[in-house]
Amino acid sequence: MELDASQRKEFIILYAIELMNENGIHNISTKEIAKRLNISEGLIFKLYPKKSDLLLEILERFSQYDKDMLYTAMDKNENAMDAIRFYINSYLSYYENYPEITAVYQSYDSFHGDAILEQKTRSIFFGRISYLTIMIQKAQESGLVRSDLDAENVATILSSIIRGMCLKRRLTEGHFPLKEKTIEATSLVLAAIQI
Amino acid sequence: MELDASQRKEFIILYAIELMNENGIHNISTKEIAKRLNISEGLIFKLYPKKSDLLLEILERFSQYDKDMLYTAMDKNENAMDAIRFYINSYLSYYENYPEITAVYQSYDSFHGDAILEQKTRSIFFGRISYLTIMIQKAQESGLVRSDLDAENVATILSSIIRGMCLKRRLTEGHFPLKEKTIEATSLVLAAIQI
Amino acid sequence: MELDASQRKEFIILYAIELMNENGIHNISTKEIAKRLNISEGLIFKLYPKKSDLLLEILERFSQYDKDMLYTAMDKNENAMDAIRFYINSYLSYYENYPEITAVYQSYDSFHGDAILEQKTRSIFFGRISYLTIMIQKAQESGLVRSDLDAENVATILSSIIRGMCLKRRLTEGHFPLKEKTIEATSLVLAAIQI
Amino acid sequence: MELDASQRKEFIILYAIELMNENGIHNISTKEIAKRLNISEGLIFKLYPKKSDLLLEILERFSQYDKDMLYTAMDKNENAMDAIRFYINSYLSYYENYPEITAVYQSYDSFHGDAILEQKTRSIFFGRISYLTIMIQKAQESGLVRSDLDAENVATILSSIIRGMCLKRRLTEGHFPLKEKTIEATSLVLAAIQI
DNA sequence: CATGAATGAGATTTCATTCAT
DNA sequence: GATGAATGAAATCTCATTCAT
Repeated sequence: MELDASQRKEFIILYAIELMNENGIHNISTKEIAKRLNISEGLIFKLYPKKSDLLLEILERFSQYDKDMLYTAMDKNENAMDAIRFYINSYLSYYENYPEITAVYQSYDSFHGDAILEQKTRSIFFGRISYLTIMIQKAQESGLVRSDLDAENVATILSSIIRGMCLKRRLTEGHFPLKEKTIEATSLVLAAIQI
Repeated sequence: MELDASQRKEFIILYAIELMNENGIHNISTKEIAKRLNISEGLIFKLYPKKSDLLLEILERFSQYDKDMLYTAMDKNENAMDAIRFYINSYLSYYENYPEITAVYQSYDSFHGDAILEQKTRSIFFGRISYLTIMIQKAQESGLVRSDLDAENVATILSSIIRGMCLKRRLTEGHFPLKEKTIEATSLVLAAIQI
Repeated sequence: MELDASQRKEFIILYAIELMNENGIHNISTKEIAKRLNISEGLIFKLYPKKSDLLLEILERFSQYDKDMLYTAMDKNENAMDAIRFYINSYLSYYENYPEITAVYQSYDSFHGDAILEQKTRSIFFGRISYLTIMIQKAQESGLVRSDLDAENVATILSSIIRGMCLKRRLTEGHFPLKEKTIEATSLVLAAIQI
Repeated sequence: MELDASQRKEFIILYAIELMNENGIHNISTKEIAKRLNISEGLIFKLYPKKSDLLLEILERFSQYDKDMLYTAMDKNENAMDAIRFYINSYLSYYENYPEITAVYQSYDSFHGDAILEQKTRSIFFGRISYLTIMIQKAQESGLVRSDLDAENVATILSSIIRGMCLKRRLTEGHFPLKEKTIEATSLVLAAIQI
């Protein structure tokens, strides 16, 4: 491997996600990753002493924009509805450019059984929902959105739509205009909640 | 096990789903199932020669209402919107009474890699969407729903919401009023598409 | 393998002890045992799910006479000194006929680290000492042995001599008259404690 | 590590013994030693090209007093019995102050398999016995000890008692007055052999 | 001198699967 | 129909060791 040190761990994760995307999550064997990267299995375990450490980093990478997104949108003092649209748009662009990562999105349940991974999974899931919830509440306070609605439930709707559309894309093996259709769908919902 | 032969296969599936629910899909090992049912691994392989046969039957069971639902609703010549509500309601009752089955719902991606299982997964996913699509189209034809909307996309929205809410229930370990919140969510969408 | 069921586990233990004797305790690999018995590693793990289960059974086998000995000698209402001589004699005959087993005797420290094995080790060690202690106390009560001596310490002396002689035999690779020399040694001590 | 070069090898041995004491001999992995000393594994292999070189030095350290002891006692032209008592006393003081070292004493058998280590083990074991043997023979010649006794066997008794008591101390996790009880035990034997 | 990257061999363990009885 | 014996392949992980820098 002719990579510099800082890139090795990164590459392992990248290829692990690639494998996860191609063959399903239970097929990310260390042997396969090693073969693909043309390194030894030993090296993988040097860098990630437990396989679950590697899986954790996959989750980390899957959620790497989550915090940034939060701060970015919180800083801008823009219209809350626009912030929501920006958020949705932003993730969809990411997923369209890096569709493999959506494999992680569909595998939440597979991390079941390992306490740490499960916790991480939960924190990603609820983190995203709570971010959206806050935005929607802001919009409600600004009088842009109906105040009779349960903000968290609306957030869950939006989040579910994105995840569902990603699954559809996966099951059509890419023959699905993810961003277009998801924006269409979320726009419908956003229109419905506006006053 | 003091069961008659015809019930055994059934029970195997039931316990397999139970395990899948408890420990994640990658933990339904034949050994574990056998231990839980107090039968030999050999017997499992008598009844399901390949493990994928067993997984296929799990998928079968997960989708057992799908066809019935289709015929039921097609027979009744009722209002298309009511049919959709009936459909959603019906699944939610099922999932509330048998939450373990929703583990399957979250594991679509895990069947990736095996051609037959993958195909079954797809047919369930798209079968459900296409049923809903048809209902929505009917509603459009009846003038109940806005005809400018892409019926399939609306169907995907509804389907995604149900799946997303099921995931939320799972991640909250049951502390989530699945049916109530999902009806609330889908009602919002249904209201939005009505004329 | 053409053994009947009840013998298989037995044989695994036998060969494991053989290997332990030949190559040291850290060389009892499941692979080696399997090779020697001409069975698959899988089968070993069917019978002993954890390697430590196998090691535990080795310890069990090492101490299999301990309880019998206790009951045997307690039943006979003979002279306590004779009981002690019988005990020592008995073990030495066993070790002379099955010298491989003494490998276990020298490996107490190697079971350090695994809580269960460590506990078993302790219970064997102290069990033997406490049996001897009781005999010596009896002898003291009968006026056969000096009552100013710490019975447990005398027991430890006897036990240590046996273990030490077994080590000597091992290090001379068998060129050492174990029984003869040990009886000589313990007799010296027994003579010294008698009134 | 802020040590000068000449101390490094020393420290590696010290920590290796510490590990051996804590986790059993099979747990002195180079990785563990490196971690504990906060140095790289590479450095360990610079100083000890083979792991067995390191183990050999552990044995060396374990027996570092052996030769000194021999010369010291040979020089003094004192009473042979006193020399023996001095010898025993001296080792016990050492072991009481550095109980970790006794881990080595219990691991003789673990060096089995490697020719060089095995040889070293033997030479320590028999070296100690032969030193004691010589002392006892001297005592016999001086008419202090019964001449009908096999001097080497008496030496083996004394040696075994020391080793056995050290084991007892280890298995009681230190709650055992090693020196006191061992002196008590060896005194009994020494009294028994005296005329 | 010292590190950290890298490895290959081997250990333990899991798993789906076969087969004789 | 049911079991339990048995397996071989693969997965995770450990370990001593080498080597370029």
